Amino acid sequence: MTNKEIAQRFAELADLLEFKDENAFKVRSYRRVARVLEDLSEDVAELAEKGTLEDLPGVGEATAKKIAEYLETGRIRRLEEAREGVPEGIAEVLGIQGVGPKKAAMLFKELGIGSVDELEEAAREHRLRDLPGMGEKTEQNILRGIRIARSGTERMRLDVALDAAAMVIDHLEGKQGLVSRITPAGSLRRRRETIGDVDLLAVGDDPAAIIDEFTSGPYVADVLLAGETKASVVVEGDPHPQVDLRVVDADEFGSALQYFTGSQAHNINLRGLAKKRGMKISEYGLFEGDDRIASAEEEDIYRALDMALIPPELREDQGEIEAALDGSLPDLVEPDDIRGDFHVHSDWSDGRNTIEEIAEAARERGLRFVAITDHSRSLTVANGLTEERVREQIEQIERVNRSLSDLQVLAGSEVDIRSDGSLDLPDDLLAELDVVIAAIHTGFKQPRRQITDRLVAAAEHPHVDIIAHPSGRLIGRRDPYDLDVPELIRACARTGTALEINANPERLDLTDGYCRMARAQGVRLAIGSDAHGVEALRLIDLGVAVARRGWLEKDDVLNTRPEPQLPKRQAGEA
DNA sequence: GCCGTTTTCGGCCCGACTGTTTTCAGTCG
Repeated sequence: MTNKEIAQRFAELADLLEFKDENAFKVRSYRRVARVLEDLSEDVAELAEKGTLEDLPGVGEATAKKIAEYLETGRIRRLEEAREGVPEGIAEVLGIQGVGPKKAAMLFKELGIGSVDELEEAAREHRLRDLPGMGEKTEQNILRGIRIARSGTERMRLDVALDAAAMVIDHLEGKQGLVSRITPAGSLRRRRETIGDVDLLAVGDDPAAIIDEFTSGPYVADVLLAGETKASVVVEGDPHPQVDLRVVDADEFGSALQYFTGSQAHNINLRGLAKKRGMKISEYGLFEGDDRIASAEEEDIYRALDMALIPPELREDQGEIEAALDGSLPDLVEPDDIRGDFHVHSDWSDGRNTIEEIAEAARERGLRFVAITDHSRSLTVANGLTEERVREQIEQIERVNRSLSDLQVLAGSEVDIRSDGSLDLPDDLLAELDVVIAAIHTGFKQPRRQITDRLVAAAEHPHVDIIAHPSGRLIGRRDPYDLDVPELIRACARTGTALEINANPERLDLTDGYCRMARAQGVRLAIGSDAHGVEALRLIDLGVAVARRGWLEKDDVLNTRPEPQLPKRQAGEA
């Protein structure tokens, strides 16, 4: 958790200095450090110990010193100085749409406003409109910003965003000749684990007609704005996804897509690179002087900068531009590479389908193997299997396999790791199974040392092939366990245990950053749909998206083999 | 505060929109 703690300190420092109108580039520099630390998949304390902090992008001598200071003393003096004379609620105020550092500073100086409550009161009493540069509209906008902030504009899950996008795209593509191209952009295209709003980009001869059709579709719950080339609607659903559509000219599609895909940090880096070469990038193209030298296709932009097209999932300013420049971008795993699913529940525990139905659905999806991994006995709420029932299930799976030629059903278990670190089924039975995935379902609140030991013990167990949903988080509902993930990754590297990428959109666990860390240590990843019904088998693509965001190649992902080649079992057989 | 195949000093992405202005500052993505 230290990485995040320090990231928060630097983000706060950036806010404070911005509020105090210090050098904007210094502010940006702190903000970059915060983001780098936030996304960092290595333990910052370890880097400090090794003396390699300054190897991190955006971290120089001054920042490294501040990080070391925090690690030693739990404080950063510069931050404490910056807090002086600033009201505590200022971060909240800065979070209101339409209020930036300049306005916040003036509001505090002129009216003593240091919290959102005070801001709201002042706006209601029309005390803002008399300030320089502010008027009635500004007052209304600020009140609206406060309403939006209070309504908790929660981000939506990836699957919800994908469904909303598909619905709109289907509708517009269904109208003959209306759109010649339409595609998701933004964080959805980058496949972030949660999405703020869905961005779509379209090309067509009649932009007004596209906007018109878009804003009058059957899915529309509310139209937020509708201009000539841009519109925003709220779509039916829970939560209500917001969908933004922009229509651009065909010859600017590539540069527009590049721009609207982001991330902002990626674009800043890329534009800086172009600038150094005497070029300029905007959403209208890549320019050299007044000459537009690339714009129609995204690939043209990257090629003109001497690099390969960077896959959207990598565009987070995590070294992808540097990798593209020296030709070392990973050859990312793709959905079509997937040959098997390591994590499926049947009606023997809490799943909805029979083993036969799962086998049939997996075959239809073109898989070569599917693992039935029902819960074990102590998970009674999920009708966990006793030893006896596991043995019966193994026999049943053998019978099913005899009737199949092009698909292998694996007898498995999602065995519970008990609170003392022991497993919920006896070793001799685990040895009989084709695949054992181990997971924690109780004792989430245990202290860091205990929960880490539990998972490390499972990784060290000779019959455990995969650790399932390693962090235990449920997006938007439950924080991850207080687990030392790097230590678990080291244990997996040592023992040849794979880590799961659980593709359930509420989990997406292991997370992308840790996938990258696991890969660096030679740990293999196993994607599991965790399907409790055959319709959920398709969600494995979300696991592939996480893998791609984690820079994983085909070889890093066990699902890409036509046979389930589990490292531990391979070592045992050799 | 960071950073360097034009720089160890002098830069640091780019454009649109809004609301307030009468030429532009602030905010946003």
